[in-house]
Amino acid sequence: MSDRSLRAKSSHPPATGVVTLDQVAQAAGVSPSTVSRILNGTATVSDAKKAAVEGAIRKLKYRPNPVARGLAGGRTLTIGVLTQTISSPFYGEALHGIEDNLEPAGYAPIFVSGHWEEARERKAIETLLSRRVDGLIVLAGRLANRHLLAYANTVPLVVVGRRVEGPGVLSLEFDNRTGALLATQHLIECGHTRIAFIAGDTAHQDAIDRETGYRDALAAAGIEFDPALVMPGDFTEGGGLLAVNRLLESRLPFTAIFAANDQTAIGAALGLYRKNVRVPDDVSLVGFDDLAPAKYAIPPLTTVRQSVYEIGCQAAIAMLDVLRGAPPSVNLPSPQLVPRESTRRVFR
Amino acid sequence: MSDRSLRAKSSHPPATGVVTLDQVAQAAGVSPSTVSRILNGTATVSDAKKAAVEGAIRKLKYRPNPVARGLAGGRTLTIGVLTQTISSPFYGEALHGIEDNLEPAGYAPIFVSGHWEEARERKAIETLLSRRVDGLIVLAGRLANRHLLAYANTVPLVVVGRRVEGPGVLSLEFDNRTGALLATQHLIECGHTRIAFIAGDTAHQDAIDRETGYRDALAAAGIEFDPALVMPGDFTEGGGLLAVNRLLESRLPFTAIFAANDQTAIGAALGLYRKNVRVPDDVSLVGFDDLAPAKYAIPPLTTVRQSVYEIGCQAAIAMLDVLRGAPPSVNLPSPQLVPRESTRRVFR
DNA sequence: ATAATCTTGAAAGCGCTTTCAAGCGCATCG
DNA sequence: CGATGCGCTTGAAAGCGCTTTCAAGATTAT
Repeated sequence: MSDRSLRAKSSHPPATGVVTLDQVAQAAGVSPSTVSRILNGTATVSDAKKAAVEGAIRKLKYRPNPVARGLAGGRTLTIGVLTQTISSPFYGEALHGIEDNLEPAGYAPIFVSGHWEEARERKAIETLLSRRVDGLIVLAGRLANRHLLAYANTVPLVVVGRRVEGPGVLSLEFDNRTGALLATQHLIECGHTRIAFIAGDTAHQDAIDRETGYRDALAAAGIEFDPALVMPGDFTEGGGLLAVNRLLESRLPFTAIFAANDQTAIGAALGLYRKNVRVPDDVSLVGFDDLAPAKYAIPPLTTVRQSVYEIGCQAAIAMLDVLRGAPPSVNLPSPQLVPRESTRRVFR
Repeated sequence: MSDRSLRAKSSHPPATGVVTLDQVAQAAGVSPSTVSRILNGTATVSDAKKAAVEGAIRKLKYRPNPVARGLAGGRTLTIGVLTQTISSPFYGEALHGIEDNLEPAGYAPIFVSGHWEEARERKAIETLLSRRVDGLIVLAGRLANRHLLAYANTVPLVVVGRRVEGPGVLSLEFDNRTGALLATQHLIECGHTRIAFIAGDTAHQDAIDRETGYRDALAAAGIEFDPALVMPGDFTEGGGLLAVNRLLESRLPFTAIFAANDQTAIGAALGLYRKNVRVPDDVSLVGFDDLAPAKYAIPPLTTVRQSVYEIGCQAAIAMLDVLRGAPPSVNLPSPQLVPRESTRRVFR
């Protein structure tokens, strides 16, 4: 780190891009304004100058400085993304989708985590806003809708995984009910009638919707809903493990389990394994989300896929549309059953 | 999105912070320079003015605009992080650690993915640099050292998971050899002598070091190294699955497998399960990394833990040290064996 | 009283966008 | 046919919010 100091000196060559818009203008024999106009397509410029400028840009390898742009124009080419737990596989996929779509458009995402705490989410958004992000993508969270709406007044907002309605907000929801319906139907088609459900954290609408799908499927098949077969869970493996233990201890008969998400299902699988209950021989098991580990679970987990990656893509695309002033086109994939080896037809 | 347009108008109230440094200065009855000095601790200021300014800041809820700071001072309070696959659980943890430590210091990370392609890594770093990040954290990758060193000339650089030596670079390495040694020793202590190894992608130094640890442990125990027991892999579940199939087909006797990482081990576990080979009854299995899924694998996977989260923390802390001009203190946790249920003593 | 040291404000940018108005070519009109 | 006007391209200049010289005034030391 020794020679770092000498960098601060020598006012001219900026640390990085070195080349500035002014230099491009000079090289092309036009005014800075013209270069800016070409860069932004803000006004028509004669073909001759346009060519000259573009040539100069290429020759000098000029790259506009987003920081300066941000200050001057108010646009930073930065999208703030509020995620809850950056390391969770679930959010990871969404972030991946967001990044993949923002990057080619010249936007960079900046991520902050809210950790499912309203206060931290608020603070995180403030940080993002103070950095003058051009748009905000919020992945779920606990922040009250009215706050979200207030932010939407300041900056385009795309909310993922929650329903928020209002001017300036676009929300992309997962179709949790349908997904859960699919999962439960699959079990029913396999001949199961005693189907347990391990719920998610009921503080999340997702959890509630998934339970609704489960109940709707039962109802549609004329299977009586047994509240004793519904175990609380919290969307984690530990929760799944616990729930399955309780289920087993209850001695209630059941031949299948639908878990509110893959993590829960994986925890449940471990619980069953510990008690020597075989999947799928003794009990069929279905998860939800189709996260990476599901595919290599033992046995590979039947689950419902609603590509989180894809949703991330859609969120980014919608954001770009909005920023471009175009009507956002949202095209959510519908949930699909992914049959694997954790479910099978009943024989009894 | 209808009423978005009206925002662009009304030049005065900036979209966000609203309050500017000038306003604070005015409210406190001092010059902007003074406020700036207090904010940055750039010079001594009389207590009276300091108090006045701090009061004004609180009253007005002033939050400095990082964009403007970036332009004027060259500091953006932003750290660029080059990761390879943002959605991978491995990197996810590191990012989490980075974020957790940067945030309280007022820095925000901005992430880009290199996808293990030199060209994309280069482009990603250029993007980061053009955004005038104050520092760069690079997580592994394929970018040649000399390029990395060149970047280190421009901006403080912390490299994680690779050895890069030179001025302005700090590299944090995993102790892969020791970790692998631990894993293999554990197997040997359990009485195994026919221990297969499923390698990682040998384009990564990590993979090579882990194999070295494996061989060193065998040698130390006086067990002859059998190259036929080493199967190529690629750090993915699919690779582990394939490798185990080949191993089984080879009909070579073995009673344990050490996989180059958890993902490989989990793939291997599935392969064994498919062939009705029981873990740990027939074959003991050890992974490496102790990623979240290892704990809930069936059976829970014995593995080597070298907290990636912790490494992320260390990288961020080191970066902050460097930025602060302090000598970076790196304090890497040493790898530890995490015994779980996928290994057991041999009985034969 | 004079020099040396501090505190403080004025002013000049950082690199870019965006009015504002000038300059130009052309069509229209008396 | 020359004057009037319109629309278009273009450059000058004023910031965006902040940092940082520079130098002047206020203090303290000698």
